[in-house]
Amino acid sequence: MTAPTDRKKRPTRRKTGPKPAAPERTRIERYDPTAIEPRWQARWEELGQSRTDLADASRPRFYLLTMYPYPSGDIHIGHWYIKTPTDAVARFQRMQGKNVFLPIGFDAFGLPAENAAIARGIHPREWTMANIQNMRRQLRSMGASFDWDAEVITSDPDYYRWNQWLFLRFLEAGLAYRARSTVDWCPNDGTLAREQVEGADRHCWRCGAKVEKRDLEQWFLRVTKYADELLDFGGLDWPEPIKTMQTNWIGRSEGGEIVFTTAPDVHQPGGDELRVFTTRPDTLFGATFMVLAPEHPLVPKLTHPDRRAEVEAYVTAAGAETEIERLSTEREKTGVALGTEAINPVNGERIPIFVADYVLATYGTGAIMAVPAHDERDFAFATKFGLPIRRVVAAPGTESAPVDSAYEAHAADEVLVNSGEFSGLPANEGGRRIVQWLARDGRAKPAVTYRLRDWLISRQRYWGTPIPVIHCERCGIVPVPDEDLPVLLPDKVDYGGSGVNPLTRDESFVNVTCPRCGGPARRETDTMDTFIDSSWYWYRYLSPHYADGPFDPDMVETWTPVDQYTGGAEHAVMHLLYAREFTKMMRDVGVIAQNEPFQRLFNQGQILGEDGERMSKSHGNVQDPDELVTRYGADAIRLFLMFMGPWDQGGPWSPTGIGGVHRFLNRVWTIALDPGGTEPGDADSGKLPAGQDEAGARTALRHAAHRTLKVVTGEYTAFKFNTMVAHLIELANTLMRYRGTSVARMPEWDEAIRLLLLMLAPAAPHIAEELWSRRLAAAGAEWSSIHQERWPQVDDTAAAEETREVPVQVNGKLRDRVTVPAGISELELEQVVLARDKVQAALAGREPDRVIHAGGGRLVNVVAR
RNA sequence: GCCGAAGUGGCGGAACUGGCAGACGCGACGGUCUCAAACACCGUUGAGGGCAACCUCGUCCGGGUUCAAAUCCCGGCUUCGGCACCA
Repeated sequence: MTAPTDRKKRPTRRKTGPKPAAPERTRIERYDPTAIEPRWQARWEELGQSRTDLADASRPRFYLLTMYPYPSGDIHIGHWYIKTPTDAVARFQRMQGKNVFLPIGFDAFGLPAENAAIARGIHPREWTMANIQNMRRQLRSMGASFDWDAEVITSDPDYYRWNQWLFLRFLEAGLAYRARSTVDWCPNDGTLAREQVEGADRHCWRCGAKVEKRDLEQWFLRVTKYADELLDFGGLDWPEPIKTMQTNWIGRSEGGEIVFTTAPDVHQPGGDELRVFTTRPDTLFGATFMVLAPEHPLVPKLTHPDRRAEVEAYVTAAGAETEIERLSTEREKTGVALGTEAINPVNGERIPIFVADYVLATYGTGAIMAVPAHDERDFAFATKFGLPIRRVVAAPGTESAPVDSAYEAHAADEVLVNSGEFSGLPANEGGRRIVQWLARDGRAKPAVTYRLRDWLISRQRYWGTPIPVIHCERCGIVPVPDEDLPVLLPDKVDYGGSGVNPLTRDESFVNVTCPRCGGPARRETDTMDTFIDSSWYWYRYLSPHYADGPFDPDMVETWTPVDQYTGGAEHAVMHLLYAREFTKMMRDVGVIAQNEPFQRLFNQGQILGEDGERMSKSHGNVQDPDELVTRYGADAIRLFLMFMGPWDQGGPWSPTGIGGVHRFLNRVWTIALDPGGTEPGDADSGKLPAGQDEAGARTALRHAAHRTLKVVTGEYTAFKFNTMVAHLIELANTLMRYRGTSVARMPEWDEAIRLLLLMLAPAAPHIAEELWSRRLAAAGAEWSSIHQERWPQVDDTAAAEETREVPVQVNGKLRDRVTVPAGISELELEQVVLARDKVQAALAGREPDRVIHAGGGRLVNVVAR
C-alpha cells in the first residue's frame, strides 16, 4: 500500500478549522481526504442525517432501494459502483426537498457461509456476522447516506420467521404445494429452481457444478398462475432489455391442444388419449409420427412387449444422463419406437409412436405430434429413422418441390396442401379451422402454454429458512401453527461433509410431536431458497422490528411501491422476476394491496477486473477499495466511478484515470480556499483572459455557473453522471482561469463557488461539506450541513447566451463561423452570413439557391448548385 | 440457431429530436515553477498535406435517403449479454 504523498514533509499543516483570511501567495493547507472524511462521517452519524423519519408526511416521499449485498466478507469496487450513484441520487433528492429513504441490509443466508463453516469448523452464523461487521465498516467509508436504523439481516430469526409466516399463508391459499417431479439437482446445492440452472452445459448459477436430474418430492410456489400478469409491464418504468428477457423467459405460446388416440393392435385395445400441444395446428395433416418424452406416464403402457427391453433401456439411460449429455441442437437425435401406433384425428391415419429425449416432459403435455416437413427437429429425427415427410404448407408454385429441409417460415401467401378439405386455405386460417372442427367433438381446443415453471423452493441445506411444516404419519403434512413460529435453526451444526444437510442428522430438530394429533412426527428438513428472502426485504426495511406481522401495513401503504430500484441486470430472470411473482402472491393472500414492487428500475453495468474478466478472488483481479480510500479518499473514488462512463455500461476496472478526478478535487479546494492566489507555473495566472474586461468576466462567470447548474440538474435526474462530473470539472477549470484576478473578489465568484459546492455535494459529500463549513466559518455564520441545503435555483437570464457562435456551411461543408447576438432574426443572420468572405469564396460566384436555418438557428447551410 | 445491446482518436468516453464529430478525463509530447525530484500549473495532441491562410480524408464495412447522417433506411461484418431441442 502506498502512503499518501509526502505528508510528513509538510510541517505547517493545520488539522481542522477555517484559516483566517490568508494574505495572497500564502501556501494554503493541502487537500487531505484522509483527515476530512472520517471526521465528517462520524459527524453525520452523530447528527443522524441519513436517518429517515418514515412518519414525516410533510414532504414528498422517495423510496430509493439498491440491491442488498451478500455478506461475502469484503466490499469490492463493484459494490461501490452500484452504491455511489445511488447515494448521489439520494442526496440530490433530499436537496430537492424529498423525504428520501435509502436503507441497506444483508442477504445473509446461503451456501458460501456453509462452505466456509465446513472449511474452518465454525458456525455459518459466526462467519456471516463477522463479514457483516467488516462490510458495515467498508460501506461507511464510502460516506453513503444509508439509513442504518432500518438494517435487515435475513438470517436473523426476526426476519426469517416472516418467511415462514408468509409460506404458511401461501400454503393455506394453495399457492405453495408439495409435489414429486423430476428436478434439477446440483451436487453441492441440492435442488435448484429452473432459473438457477444456466448455460448450454446446464451448470449451477452459484457454484458452476454440472446439474443432474432427480426425481424428488419438493416444495413449489405456484407462480405459473401469474404468467399472463407477469407479461404486463404496463405503468412500469423498466429497461426494455429486462422486460424482453422476462417476457422470453415466461415464454407464452399460443396454439392448440390436440387429442390423438392410440390404435388397437393384437396386444392392446387402444383408445388411450395422447394429448399434444402445438403452435402449428395448420400442419396437422403432415404429422407422420408421434414422440413422447422418456418420462411420459403412458410410455410403459404403450410399449409393445417385444420392444419392452429396448424402451426400458432407453428411458433408464435418458434418466441417468446429466443434462450435459443432452447438449444443444448439435447433438444427433436419439429415440426408440414403442411398437404401437396412434391415430391422427384429422385423417384417421395410423402413425408410429416413439420415445425420444428431444421431447421435454416439462413443457406442454410431454408429447408431440411430429411434422417433419415443417419442424427442423422432427425433420432430423425422420431423416435418421427413415420416416415419411409430407409437405402440407406451401407457397403457391412450390407444392410439389422436394422437402430437403424443414420449412418453418410463415409467409402471407402460404396455403395448406395435402390437407383434405382444408387444402387451399391460407395457413393461419386453415389452422384455426382445423382446431374448430376437431373441437366440435372434443378432439382439440385452443391452448396456451408457458415456458415458465413453478418455483422450486426446497433446498437441502442448513443455512436457510426452515420450511415450517411437519410430516405426521397419521395426519400427513401439517403446517406449524403460527404461534410456534419461528422454527429456529438449531445452534449446533454437524456437517458430515459437504452435500449433507445437517438438519437431517439433528434428532432434536427432526423429532417432534404432531401439532394436530400429538403423535410422533418428523419435521421438514428442507430450507427455503434464499431468493425467498430477497423477494420481500424492501417491505421489511419499513418496519424492521415489527412483531405483529412481516411489516407494518400502514408503512407499506404509504411508502411502496419502491420509487427507484438500482442493481445489476444479472438478476433479470431471477431476483427481479421472483420479486414480482412474490408481490403478486402477497397481494393474493391479502398482506399488501399492490401489483408490482418496483416502479422504476435502473440496471447499472458490471465492473470487471483489469483483465476484463469477472472480478473474483479466484481470478485475483479484485480491486480493494480500502487501499484506494487511503490513497485518494472516498470522494475521488466516488467521482471517478461516476465519471468512467455511462452507469448502465460498466466495463473493466482501470485506476489510471483516478488521478484526474483527484486533481479536480484539488482544484476545487484551491479555488474555494485561495481565490486570490496565483500559479507560479503559469505566466498568465492572475490576469483576465485576453480581450476580456472585468465586467465581461463577471458576466461570463455568472453565465458559466448557472449554465452548469442548469445542465447538471438535468443530468442528476437522468442518471447521466459521467457528463455531470465532466461539467463540474469544466466549471472548476473556468474558475481556475479567473483565480487571482480582481473578479475573484466579486460576488459572482462567490456565487459560482457556492453553486459548485452545492452541485458537488451529492457526488463528493465530504469535500463539499468541508469547504462549505469553512466558508460559513469565514463568514462568521453558524454551521449547518451542506447536505441540509436546498438545491439552488437556476437564473435563466444568467444561463442564457448573449451572443452565440453559428457554424456556417456551404453545401453541407463547414466553411466559417459567425458570432451574432442571441436574438438575431433569420433574415439578419442570412445577411451576415452571405457577407462573409469565406462564404463568398466557397460560393465562387454562384448564387445561393436557398439558405437553411437549422435547429432554431443552431447552424446555417448555404446551398448553391 | 433465436432474442437483446453495442461498434466513434493511443485509451475511457461526449455529441439535444438528423445540424460544428471527438466535450471532459487519461496517456503522450513540450513548457513554467523547483537546487533537484515529486506535486502543481500552462500549452499541443484524429489522420494526411501545406511556410502559412487553409485544404483533403475521417464515427465497423458496402449501398441509399437528405441541403445536411455517428444519428434514419437496406445489406453485411464484429464484439458483448441472455436463452438452449420449449413443439
